[in-house]
Amino acid sequence: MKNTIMLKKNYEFKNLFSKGKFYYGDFIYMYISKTSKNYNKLGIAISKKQGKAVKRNKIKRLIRENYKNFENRIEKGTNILIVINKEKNIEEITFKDIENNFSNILKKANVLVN
RNA sequence: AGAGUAAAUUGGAUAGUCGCUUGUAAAAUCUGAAAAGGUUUAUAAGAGGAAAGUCCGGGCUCCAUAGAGUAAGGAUACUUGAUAACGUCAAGCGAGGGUAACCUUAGGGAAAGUGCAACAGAAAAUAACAGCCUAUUAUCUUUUUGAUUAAUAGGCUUAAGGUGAAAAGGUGAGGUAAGAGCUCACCAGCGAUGCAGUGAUGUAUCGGCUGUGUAAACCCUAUCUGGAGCAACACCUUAAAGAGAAAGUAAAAAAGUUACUCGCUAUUUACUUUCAUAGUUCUUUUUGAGUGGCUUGAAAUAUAUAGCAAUAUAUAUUCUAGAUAAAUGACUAUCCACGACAGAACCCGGCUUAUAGAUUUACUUUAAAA
RNA sequence: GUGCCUAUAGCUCAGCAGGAUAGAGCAGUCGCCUCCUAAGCGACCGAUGGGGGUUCGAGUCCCUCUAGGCAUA
Repeated sequence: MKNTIMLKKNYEFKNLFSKGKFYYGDFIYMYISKTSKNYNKLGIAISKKQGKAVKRNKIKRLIRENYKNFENRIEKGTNILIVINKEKNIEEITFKDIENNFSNILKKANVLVN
């Protein structure tokens, strides 16, 4: 298992927001785009208004943990940007909610490999 | 047992599987000339009492200054002490609150000066208006005494003016033509002297008899104060863009200056424009990438000594996060009080704000019993 | 992360060396005008971000919290 590669630069985020395809679940929104590169990238965005630092950190951890489980099954060269639904209360989100959302969205997007 | 006050400690635990960050080690392996780096394995460590707010103080770095000071601006303000420093802390003083344990307190100066005090009220501070008393004159009544009103002269000022947050020390008694600290008693305030205390201050005696409030209004006095901040700053690399200089190649013509104008000749210098404004070297600026800064420190723990305490000194032991879209999570099982507020970002000392509960120590008060 | 600024009716703004019962425009409600609506005229409604302090008195002065916004590689 390699480490997860994160999206870092501001322009990468902007590219995904403008050019990526948009999918939505109950708790998570996703922007997905494909590149010709050998590896996948992950980005997470939570606004400051949704909670203080502890809560936001916890959501990031949950998402990263989920991503690890799915990473092998995702096609190479996809960039994923995850945004949290602003209307939901952060404290109510659990690990399993995110897991369900993840699998549903990835199936819709046809990114999974058998 | 109830109610309460102060101080301190703690801030879920255990086991298993998978996973994250950093350090160390070297068995293996890959890249490389090497240095070094990557992968894997083993092992050690891995968020807080507030990490938060950014309200103060310092270290550190750069800029400015030969060095020091003054002014302006800003901050602080009872006393003594602690500290690297502070607007912090400790012990006290004064004032206020509480039955009490105890708590709160930006608390210098208003007789250095200026300003302000709306509305109401005669007046918001030398005073005036209004008023009280005495004498004389005039008028009325009357035998006179006397009474009333008006004018003039003199005495008086909180007694009457009931408005205001505040009315010129307060309450009571005496005193007077009328009044007034004019006098007396008690209370409050001011000053001087003695005593106690390092001091703030307390207390006793005496004195004169007070001169409103506001300085978190300007101001005065005393003390402190250069500015910016780790996205500071340093190093390195080369990718992009810009500027300048030098040397060299090539070409062209014009203008200006040497008092002024015109013409000619010669010399020198500088500037501008154009042509292919192309390439080379050097310097420099901005942007981008990377590394350092980065954790051994006014450090922590224990003991002893000094001190009421804050704190200081000595000895011994320990090394205890260092990330960079940012490391502590997920699942399973057991237990209980069923887990509050909340996530390091250069580092320390405080303050302020948020916080489920649990534990310990000292003390006050109420009720009952002995 | 660091350094700063702002907060007044539903919206946009006034207001200050402390004296207020806090004002203006648009919006809203009611009435008049009109056959009806708009426009016009008249009246009404409605606010100092929260909590302390100084002061006789605070929108204004001081402290603290909250919520917005700006600059900076």
